[in-house]
Amino acid sequence: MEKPPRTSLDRDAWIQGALAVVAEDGMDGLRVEVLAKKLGVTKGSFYWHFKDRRDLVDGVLTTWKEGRIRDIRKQTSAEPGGELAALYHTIEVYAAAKNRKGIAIEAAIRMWARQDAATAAIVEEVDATRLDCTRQLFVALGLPEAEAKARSVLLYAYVFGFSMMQCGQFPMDAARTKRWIMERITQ
Amino acid sequence: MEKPPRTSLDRDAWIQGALAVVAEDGMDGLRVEVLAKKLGVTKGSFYWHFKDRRDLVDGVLTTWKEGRIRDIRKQTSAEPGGELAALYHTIEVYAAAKNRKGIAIEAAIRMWARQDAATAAIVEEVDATRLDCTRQLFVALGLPEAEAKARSVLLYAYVFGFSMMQCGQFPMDAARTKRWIMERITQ
DNA sequence: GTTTTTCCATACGGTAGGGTATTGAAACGC
DNA sequence: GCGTTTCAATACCCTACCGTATGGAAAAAC
Repeated sequence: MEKPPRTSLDRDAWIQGALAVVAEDGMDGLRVEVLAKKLGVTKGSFYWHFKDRRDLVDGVLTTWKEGRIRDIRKQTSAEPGGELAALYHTIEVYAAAKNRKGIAIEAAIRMWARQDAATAAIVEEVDATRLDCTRQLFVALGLPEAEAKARSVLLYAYVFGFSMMQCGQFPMDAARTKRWIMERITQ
Repeated sequence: MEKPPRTSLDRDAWIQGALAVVAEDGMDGLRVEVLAKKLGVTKGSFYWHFKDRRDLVDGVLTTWKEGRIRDIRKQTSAEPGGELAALYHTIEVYAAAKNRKGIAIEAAIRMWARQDAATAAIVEEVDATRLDCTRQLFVALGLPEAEAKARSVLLYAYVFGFSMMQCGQFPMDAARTKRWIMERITQ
């Protein structure tokens, strides 16, 4: 009777396009007609797959949440003995300058979360998951619970804050500075 | 002939109102007619004081930049021997949860800077000033230049990242965690 | 007291965009 | 082949704004 795969695939295409728009223009820049033009269709298509604009926003948020939780679990997975390497790996991946689109989406969603309670809840869930993943690594390294949590908070805040900073005018040896900071956080 | 104080005062009233709107709804939520209603006038007044909406945005950005630079210089000022206390003070002031409006404005302007080159330059200038202020404190504490810079980057990234995080779902002793992190950054 | 300046209100045109209703055209079922 | 389902195009209404043009009142200038 129904064909969920087909419908859901098209819906996902809209969401993927929406994520690209959000990365560039923020959640407020996500406009139905503009996105439709970008995808080469008209909004007649949009309102077939989505109830309204809010429905698209919700889809974007859910997709983002699931992807972020999957990703942090993958990046922080470590075999016994590889916990420190996993921490280094995580910091490098998340603070990487090449992850521009991902960072832009993060910032846009967090900005949007200030106005929208449902979004704030999603962001909280993602943050809690991330904090817990690195906490587990620190615990596996033998640190006491409180210190593991503190280091986890520092790690996450640093990665995040660094991605938001514009330190192009601040002269420094970026690679060396990053290494010093990573050691300060993990050891 | 001219009365700069009067005109300039009214212009500033618009800008102050605009800052409040930006804190709540972001730069995209800053609408001329909406702000006018909020201030109890019509846009006839607005277009007397401003050329167009962009003129208001520029005013907001300039006001913000000057205020932020003044503030970081004030917060990081220290008499000889008081450098460590000044660092602690700065972290506490900037990572304070009570500074909600200031943090919201920061986030909104940084978000906007992703789309606007002029804004990006302003943000860079503010960031560079902040990084340099804390760097000077670390240098005054006797740290070598490279480490002073690295600590400064870590401090700023942490303060910033922490303000963007939603760690309500992550159970921890917040006060103790903060203290641990402050020590980790400064000592 | 009249003129000029200052500041704001009102009215208007123009564009962008959300949402709906209707039509149309493939694909699919039988 | 023929109806049905699926998906998209078109046309339309409505609201929110931006920016301008013009008028008007109050204050300042003289």
